[in-house]
Amino acid sequence: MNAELVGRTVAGVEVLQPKCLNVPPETFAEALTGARLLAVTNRGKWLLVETDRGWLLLNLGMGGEILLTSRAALPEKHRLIFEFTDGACLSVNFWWFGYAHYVRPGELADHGMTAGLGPNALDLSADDLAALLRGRKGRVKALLLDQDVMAGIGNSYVHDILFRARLHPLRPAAGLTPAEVAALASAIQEILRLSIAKGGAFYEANLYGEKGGFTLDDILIGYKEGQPCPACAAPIEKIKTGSTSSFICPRCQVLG
DNA sequence: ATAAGTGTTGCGCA
DNA sequence: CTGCGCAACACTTA
Repeated sequence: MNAELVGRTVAGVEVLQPKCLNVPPETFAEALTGARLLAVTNRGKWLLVETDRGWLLLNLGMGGEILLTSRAALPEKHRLIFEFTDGACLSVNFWWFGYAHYVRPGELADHGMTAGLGPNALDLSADDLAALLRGRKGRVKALLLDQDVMAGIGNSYVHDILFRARLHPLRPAAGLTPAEVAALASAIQEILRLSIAKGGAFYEANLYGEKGGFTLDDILIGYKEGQPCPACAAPIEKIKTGSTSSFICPRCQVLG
């Protein structure tokens, strides 16, 4: 997005799904029409697009696509479209829940959904993670998924992260040994960076519509109920952990 | 054909 | 702090 979008100027905005906005659609469109894109960064799952007219904050929620195409090649389904002055179009679509928020210049700290986000999980060293978990109540999976603790880990990756670290998702975080915290820090890096290196998950696409190369073959135990654990061959189990499911190896990841 | 189940997130509530 | 329900759907299975 930095390579392609920075320097472009928005000529028009079409909002097909106002419910994903934080302001009325007219306000959103008026604020960003004429905006010149300055930089794109991310904080966890949020994309922060800085413009000279304020911020465009995108969160794809439970999946979605951001595509850069010509107007003629736009997909049928989309939530919003930005047309640039050079004729290129940026289509934003969500599969299920997502946000496109506008924040006025200088007011990013007032945006509740991003202001409280923790550091990017990918930036955490083992020492950082230890410091982050020190004194925390709650279970290790809940903390990994809590974007205010650390940002960027979702349910689809957390299964393999915990398996790699040989931790049961319901382990109290406060009880982890230094070695377990170090293993967890390594696992976060390993799993997330593998997917990034392969261009992301197979069910997602990049700016050009190219599918990611991180497939089920790359996943160790997630979504593989009944299949043998790659480490010990015990059948993988699917368990309920609060409102989400978890996949675990019952032999490698023991609760206590 | 139709219906039900499932899930990649985040918020608010009890 | 936890579980639960809910909210913009698409896809698979029954």
